[in-house]
Amino acid sequence: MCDRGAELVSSAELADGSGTTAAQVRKDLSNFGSFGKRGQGYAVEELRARLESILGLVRPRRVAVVGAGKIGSALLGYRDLTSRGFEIIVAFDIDPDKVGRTVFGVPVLPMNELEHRLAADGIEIVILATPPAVAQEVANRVTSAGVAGILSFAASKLETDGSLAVRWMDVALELEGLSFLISAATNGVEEP
Amino acid sequence: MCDRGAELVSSAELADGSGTTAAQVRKDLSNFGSFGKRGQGYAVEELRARLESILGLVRPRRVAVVGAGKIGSALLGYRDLTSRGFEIIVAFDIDPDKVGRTVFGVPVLPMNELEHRLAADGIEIVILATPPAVAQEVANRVTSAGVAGILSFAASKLETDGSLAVRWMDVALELEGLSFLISAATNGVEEP
DNA sequence: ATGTTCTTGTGAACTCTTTCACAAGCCTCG
DNA sequence: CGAGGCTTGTGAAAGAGTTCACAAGAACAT
Ligand SMILES: NC(=O)c1ccc[n+]([C@@H]2O[C@H](COP(=O)([O-])OP(=O)(O)OC[C@H]3O[C@@H](n4cnc5c(N)ncnc54)[C@H](O)[C@@H]3O)[C@@H](O)[C@H]2O)c1
Ligand SMILES: NC(=O)c1ccc[n+]([C@@H]2O[C@H](COP(=O)([O-])OP(=O)(O)OC[C@H]3O[C@@H](n4cnc5c(N)ncnc54)[C@H](O)[C@@H]3O)[C@@H](O)[C@H]2O)c1
Repeated sequence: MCDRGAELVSSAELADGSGTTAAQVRKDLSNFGSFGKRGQGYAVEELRARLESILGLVRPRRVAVVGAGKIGSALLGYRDLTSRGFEIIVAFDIDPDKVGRTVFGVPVLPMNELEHRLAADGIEIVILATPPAVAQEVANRVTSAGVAGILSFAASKLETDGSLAVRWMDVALELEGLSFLISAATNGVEEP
Repeated sequence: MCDRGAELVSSAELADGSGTTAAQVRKDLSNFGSFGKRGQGYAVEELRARLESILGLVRPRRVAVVGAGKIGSALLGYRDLTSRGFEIIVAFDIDPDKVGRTVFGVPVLPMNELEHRLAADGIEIVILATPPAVAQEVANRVTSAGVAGILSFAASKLETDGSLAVRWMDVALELEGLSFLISAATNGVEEP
């Protein structure tokens, strides 16, 4: 909307564009203050700035990827992250064939430099893209290196202290969700 | 648990392993019938079978990937999907350099064969991994081909009729969530 | 048999989220 | 300047989802 030069946007328009309702948009935003203009809507540029600050993206977040395999490499080439406020600074891998290369402009470093470089580069978020079997071990090292958040692609439970935020992305789980919806829409539940 | 040969599992154990509470597990399962054994727990093998049938995964679901780029190719090599009940049968791309090849054992076909092959191969779910700009167009074609669900990696709104289920996976959105949690844990919201 | 120990299944209570509905405020136009 | 048209912000109502707490049953030892 900023790019299109729109000045104002109503809660109804925002709701439309994001699959929710106008009341929901207003209620949600009101949790962070009241910065709309009655009779007008929200000033687009101000709203953008507010959301940026609510999300903690006033400065770009510094991100590292651990595991430069299939999914890890794909992420290293995911250009859109920059425009959403994230910079992938560095990647790590244990495979000697991968270490030392540069993938989509991002250097792949060996695991023995992990803690040192996470700290030196001021990494705030680690994207975990190793096999599930080693995810816990990597998470431990990342935690002790003082990183603030982990986004894990490994579908394994991670035991962490409360000192960092953890989220998962699980493709199979989403497919299961789709499968459930599809079943519900057609057969209903099929007896086992 | 089946592999480990466990016979029975309690709601408390299930809760433990999945980050929820025992009461929640029981309430959720009770929505689909009552198949636990009082005093004992749930029979592991029966529970597996029930969940499989609830999720509609008694038979593997047939999946196609559209867009064999960075993320699309990674998915074609995602072996764990098979064990979770999904078979990636085929991929499609518009780039002549990609069409005709086989990526991780999956053939990449040209877009002009899309509708025909989706139908011929009995594809139920399409994973959308094209640039966002063409996602809507592809979604339209996929819809009219009678596919039942779409999992989109493109962070663009898709307009679809109610005939299919749609889900999104948005890496940047998850990172934004992490960033918010991190901010909340440290500064609080920073003024814009 | 009976008592003990366990764990499910589930109403009822509680908490959290969403929707409703309208006063308050801003802008434009006559 | 006041009326009319919009849209926000927000209490209150309605609706969902979660947790509590306990009766009902199952196994097993005595
Ligand atoms: N491929 C996909 O599309 C996909 C999709 C979703 C999730 N996942 C998950 O993401 C993870 C990675 O999957 P992938 O398909 O990219 O696998 P992959 O084998 O291609 O990549 C894994 C990478 O991790 C590296 N690695 C192994 N042990 C390591 C260690 N101890 N420390 C650091 N690096 C180590 C390997 O050298 C390899 O480069 C898995 O947990 C997988 O389940 C994959
Ligand atoms: N790279 C990542 O890690 C990543 C992560 C999450 C989401 N995404 C999203 O996934 C999508 C793909 O990203 P990518 O990084 O793989 O890009 P990419 O450019 O590597 O791949 C896109 C592929 O789509 C093909 N394509 C283009 N137009 C097409 C059309 N009309 N029909 C069929 N195929 C077409 C291209 O030939 C290319 O192979 C984008 O929407 C991106 O935002 C990417």
